[in-house]
Amino acid sequence: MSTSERLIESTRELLWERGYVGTSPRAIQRRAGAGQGSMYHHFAGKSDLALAAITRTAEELRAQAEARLGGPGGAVERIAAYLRREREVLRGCPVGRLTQDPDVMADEALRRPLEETFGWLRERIAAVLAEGVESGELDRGLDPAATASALVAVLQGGYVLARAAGTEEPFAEAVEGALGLLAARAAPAGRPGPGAGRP
Amino acid sequence: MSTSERLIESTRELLWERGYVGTSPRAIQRRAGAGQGSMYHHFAGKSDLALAAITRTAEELRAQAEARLGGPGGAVERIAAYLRREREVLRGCPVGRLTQDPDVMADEALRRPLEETFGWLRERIAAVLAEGVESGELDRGLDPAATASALVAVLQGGYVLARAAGTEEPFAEAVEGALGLLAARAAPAGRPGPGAGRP
DNA sequence: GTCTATACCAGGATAGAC
DNA sequence: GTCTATCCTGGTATAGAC
Repeated sequence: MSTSERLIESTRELLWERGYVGTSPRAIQRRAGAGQGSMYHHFAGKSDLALAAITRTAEELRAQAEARLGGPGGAVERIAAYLRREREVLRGCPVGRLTQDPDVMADEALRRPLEETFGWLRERIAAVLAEGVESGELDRGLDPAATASALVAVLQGGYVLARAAGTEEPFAEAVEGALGLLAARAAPAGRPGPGAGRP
Repeated sequence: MSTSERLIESTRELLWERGYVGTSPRAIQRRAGAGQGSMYHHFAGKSDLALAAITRTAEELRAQAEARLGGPGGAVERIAAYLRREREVLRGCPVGRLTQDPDVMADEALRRPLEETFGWLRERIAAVLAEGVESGELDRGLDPAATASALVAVLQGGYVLARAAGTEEPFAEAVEGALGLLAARAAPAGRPGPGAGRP
């Protein structure tokens, strides 16, 4: 792996573990096994490096979400697959956690990837829900956009509760609670399948 | 206000704005209008002061929650009142945000108030929901504990989404999405009121 | 109780040699 | 490309005078 690569990967790890304010150029260099001059040769400084790291992490999150949400199965099934997907819960969300960082929020360039990631995710889940309503799998009264935001929030908040508790349990419980509420909005079985809505 | 008081209040503000790693004793002193020696006279150091600040903030959160959850009205009504209560959304949750702080998580004494706060809150909401089920206001199939965790997670995650977006809108949307799902679990109207369950 | 002095190390970055 | 030297500021704390 190139030095530049190692610097980016080290930064990704440190941002996840300690956030932006908690991560120093020194620590990045040590972890990457790179010298001072090396880092400043490849990157303009801490924030430049952070931008590269955050962008990559955001892309990864998006790809992982799309793998489940764009997979096979009904709407509820795909959403459940995404919510229940294996996660390192106690480490928190590598994208969401940056939201708490004052220096990230203050830098337009660093905040933008966060905005785009969650904007995309909320819309993507809303689309899956809308599809479920359309096909008759879900109740017509369900609001796709609002429900999608609630589901994404459950994940992000689940991390918070888990870290506060020191165990993964609250995360799993919150996810199951949300899926329980969602399942109750499934339209009565044996009813209109795709394209079979009543006239 | 005494110097000690001002130090605690300044620390509360800074922890909320910048987190623990982002808050220096210097900054606290400046904001409190206190000198170096003054701070170390009243408190053993940064973490000692933070403990006082966090404890107070946690107590406040709890009192504010209890004011709504222990108020008048049905279960869903009280929960809606709590979720919709006026908040400074873009500032985030002063307790939840500390969950992202590596130095807080690493210090047992600092993490405990977070654990207790969210543990209490989840239980308190679960109790309200259980009451709703008991009285027939809510569907018997609803899991109070899981649903409560989901609702608390929606709040915590709502802050994350709002900060990422740079507007309060996603928070409000997530809350309404969650309340929409919950409302659909209300047992059919005109049915058993308190103590009037079927035999 | 509060102030100033002092200490020491880390943060973040630049300069110039190799 | 990478290394070392250097810079200046701030973080966190102690010591001792007032």
